[in-house]
Amino acid sequence: MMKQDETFTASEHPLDEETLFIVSQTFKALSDPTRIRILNLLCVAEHSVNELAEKLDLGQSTVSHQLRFLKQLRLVKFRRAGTTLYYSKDDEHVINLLNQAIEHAAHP
Amino acid sequence: MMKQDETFTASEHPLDEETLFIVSQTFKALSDPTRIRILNLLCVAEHSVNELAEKLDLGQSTVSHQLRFLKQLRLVKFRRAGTTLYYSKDDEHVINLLNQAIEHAAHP
DNA sequence: GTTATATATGACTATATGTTCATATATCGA
DNA sequence: TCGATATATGAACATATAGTCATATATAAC
Repeated sequence: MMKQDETFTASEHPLDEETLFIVSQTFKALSDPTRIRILNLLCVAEHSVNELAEKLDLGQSTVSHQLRFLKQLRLVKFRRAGTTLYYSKDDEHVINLLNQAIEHAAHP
Repeated sequence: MMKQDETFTASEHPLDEETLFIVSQTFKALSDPTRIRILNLLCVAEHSVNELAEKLDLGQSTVSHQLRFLKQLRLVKFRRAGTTLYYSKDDEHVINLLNQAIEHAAHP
């Protein structure tokens, strides 16, 4: 099954505004050290806000703000258990981009 | 040939400062619409500064500043031909990350 | 040398961003 | 209802960032 224009690279077509926005937003999410560290932990297992704050030595408010950022982009989701919210990854593709970059940076 | 810890994901190890810095810088480079559009053109063929400025409807200074940014991260290189500088991509891996994100955003 | 063209650079400005502090909200148990 | 705990939120601040303008540099042709 081959779509007609599959032989073209994406770059031969000008990027439409919406694609450009989505792509830049995605990379922006991955451009901050704090968010990278959060996603890196959520990559392995779900964590509560406090667990993330403790493991990463960050303020509770800092973690919460960044989680809201990541949640808006649907990169993370959460489930509630009493007063505790357990966050986990919600976008395999973006996590994949992150891990590729980490692998490449760590083993150049 | 299998390294001893290849069964672990990168995330089970805390990210060292240097890796974190490199990864965040890499994604920061890809987080700006103007830089994305520049890289997207250089992905296909080399372009002079003015060619980029005209094709993307940007100021010459804007393009030059962003190219300096990308050059510092070794994402682009250039060759001189008289007074004209032809820029081209210089990091297949990062271009690859960009194209993956574009593909995913354009064909969700 | 002078002029023209291509690009780079520095200062400036407006905006975006990340963190902190204080406070609000929500859930649970007594 | 009243704490106690977990998380969210808004304001404020300091810093980072992208673009613009003016100007500097560099190469080439004459």
